[in-house]
Amino acid sequence: MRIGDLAAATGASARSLRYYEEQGLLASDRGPGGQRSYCAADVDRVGLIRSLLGAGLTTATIRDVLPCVADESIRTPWLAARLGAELERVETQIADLHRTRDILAGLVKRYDVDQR
Amino acid sequence: MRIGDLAAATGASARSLRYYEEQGLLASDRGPGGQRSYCAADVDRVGLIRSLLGAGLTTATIRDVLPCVADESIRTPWLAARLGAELERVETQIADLHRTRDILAGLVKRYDVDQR
DNA sequence: CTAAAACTTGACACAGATGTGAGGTTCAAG
DNA sequence: CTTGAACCTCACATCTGTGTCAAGTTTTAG
Repeated sequence: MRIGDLAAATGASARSLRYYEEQGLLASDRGPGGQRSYCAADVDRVGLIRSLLGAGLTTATIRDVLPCVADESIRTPWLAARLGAELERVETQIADLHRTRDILAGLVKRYDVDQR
Repeated sequence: MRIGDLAAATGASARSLRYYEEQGLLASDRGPGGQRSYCAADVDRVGLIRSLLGAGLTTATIRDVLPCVADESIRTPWLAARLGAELERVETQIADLHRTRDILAGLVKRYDVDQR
């Protein structure tokens, strides 16, 4: 699987995939000509990376957190704390978003009512 | 209420408050010496601005959406569509975050179990 | 073998909210 | 009146993921 295939399979641009590699989030084998080669599992990995990025984790954080998916032995107390902290951050963010959603929904609803 | 007071009351930096004003999100009276003066209601307004920013709305969008809180007559079909679009975006974001949260929570939980 | 498509590295650009510093003015307290 | 804190404007810096362009190499199809 070459970079273009992985890009097509995941929705990430080739540029982003190279960036993930540069940041240590994604590994690739190199063919004889130096071109990147990926395995099928990397599709899921990229999906996970994008999920976490979308949740506001930074590449540095993801780099710290991702290995424990692949290699269970890497999990240390430090990593557990890190995961916990990120989880808490995401939950706070969800709560904030719910509040914002209610604000927006209230506005939309009020508008609809006025239209009748 | 001067800018420092509003900053303290809202958690936003004075820099941010000036930026909000520059972007047309926040108004201020100016004293004789040119210094900004805010009313109590601005505390809530800044809170709302920060909520919306936190939800990923851009200042330009907030500028379009905010007036309908203050002035109900400004609500137009265009604005309704805008609000609806943002609402949808936020709901999608919430769904994505839930997925991510579950991923993180799963990792944390697995770690906890292993520790016992 | 050849041309086109896909890939490589490297560098620069952007967006958006905020930080930061300079240099100057105003306010509040002694 | 003086001094220090708070404020003013203006401008440049920062961070992070991604877009994009350039110049060159590899792969693939005909």
